Amino acid sequence: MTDIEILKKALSLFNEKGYAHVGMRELARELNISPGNLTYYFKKKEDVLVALLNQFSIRNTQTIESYLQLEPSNANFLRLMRNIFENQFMFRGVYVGNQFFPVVVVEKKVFDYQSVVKKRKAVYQEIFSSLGKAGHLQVNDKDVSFLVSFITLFGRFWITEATLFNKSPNKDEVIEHYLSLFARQLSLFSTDVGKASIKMYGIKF
Amino acid sequence: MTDIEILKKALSLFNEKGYAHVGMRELARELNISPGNLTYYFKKKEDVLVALLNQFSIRNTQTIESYLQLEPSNANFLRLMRNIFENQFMFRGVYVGNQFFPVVVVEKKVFDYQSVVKKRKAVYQEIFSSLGKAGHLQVNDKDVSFLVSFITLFGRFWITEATLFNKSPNKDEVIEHYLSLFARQLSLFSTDVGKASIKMYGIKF
DNA sequence: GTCTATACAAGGATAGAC
DNA sequence: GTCTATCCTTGTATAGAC
Repeated sequence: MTDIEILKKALSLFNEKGYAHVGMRELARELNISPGNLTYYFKKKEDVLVALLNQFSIRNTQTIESYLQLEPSNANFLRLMRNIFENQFMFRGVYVGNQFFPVVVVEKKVFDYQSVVKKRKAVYQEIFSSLGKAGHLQVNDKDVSFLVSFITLFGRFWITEATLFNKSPNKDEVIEHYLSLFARQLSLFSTDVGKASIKMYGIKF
Repeated sequence: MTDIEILKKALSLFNEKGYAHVGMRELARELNISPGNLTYYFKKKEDVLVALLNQFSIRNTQTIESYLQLEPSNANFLRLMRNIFENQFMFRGVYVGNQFFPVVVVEKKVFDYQSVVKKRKAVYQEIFSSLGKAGHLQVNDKDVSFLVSFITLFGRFWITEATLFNKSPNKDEVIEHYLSLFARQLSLFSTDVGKASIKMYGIKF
């Protein structure tokens, strides 16, 4: 038995039933090991959660960094958002409805949610500014700050809304839906070049 | 002991510590009654939640209905949103992070979340259309649909974001912050009359 | 009708044998 | 590294006093 196998099975169960509705005994049973053995790998259920959150966070960081290598354009930016949305969908079981993890985890300093949010906000601010300089967006400082606030909330909770409304949402459908909402918001601040770039990416809204 | 007293104390504790972190024994202790006596009034913890959700839903319905008596204007609409935001803040303990309540409760048909959302969406659609007819917004059908999607997600999760980021947010501060974000979004679709109305309401963004 | 005491089940967590 | 046994907390149900 390895940590990886356990996390894989755990994420699968969390996605299916929700974090709160999967017990350590059930997880152990699904892995054909004893509950005691499971706690040899992960002392607490919360440790499983934190490990998955770290996987998720690493994926997102990589996704963003590979975007930053590209030319800033609305099309590339929408590609980035789609990749991030796919990550979120993949980890929805640990992402949705865990109102407690930032609290618990922050207190124990395992996963500092507030500082993660601050870093992400700084990155998005840079991204929107660059899109402005590249002539894809027409934005002043206040617009950028607004777009950052928008993407922070929207990008954090679209999957929660989708899961609230439909326990087992269809991946491509929901991503298409929320990405098109995002594209429309982006178009409100886009130049003609930026609008053409959105059109080129090929999303309907 | 009355239901009202119990719900009041329960909401206070939920707001302070979060629904999941308040036990029935703790609630009983705070009320100076025995745990068994508490279950005389509310058989299950979930029943407490549903009762509070109903209180919350009734308040929101009343708030919206009193808005619908007024002249449609951006200023009145922002007033409505502030009132709704205040309701949400008041009930944040049952509202934030209960990813499960729509599922559990829908299955038992006590509180049909999906149909509540559908009704609210229809109401918002009507409100935005009226603001268009009143000359405060410049919107076509797609814009209205977009604004409805926006307000559904934004209006549902701003308080969750605020609570995630700060366990005990300052009421006036967070409401001001999120209302100003909303006002900015509204202004993107506003006519000059509509912009003047937002300005008259006196929110900075 | 109102309340207390108590028991039970489920789940997280731990100790220690092998 | 894996297991069994056990503890503790918490939601829940019930018997019965007044």
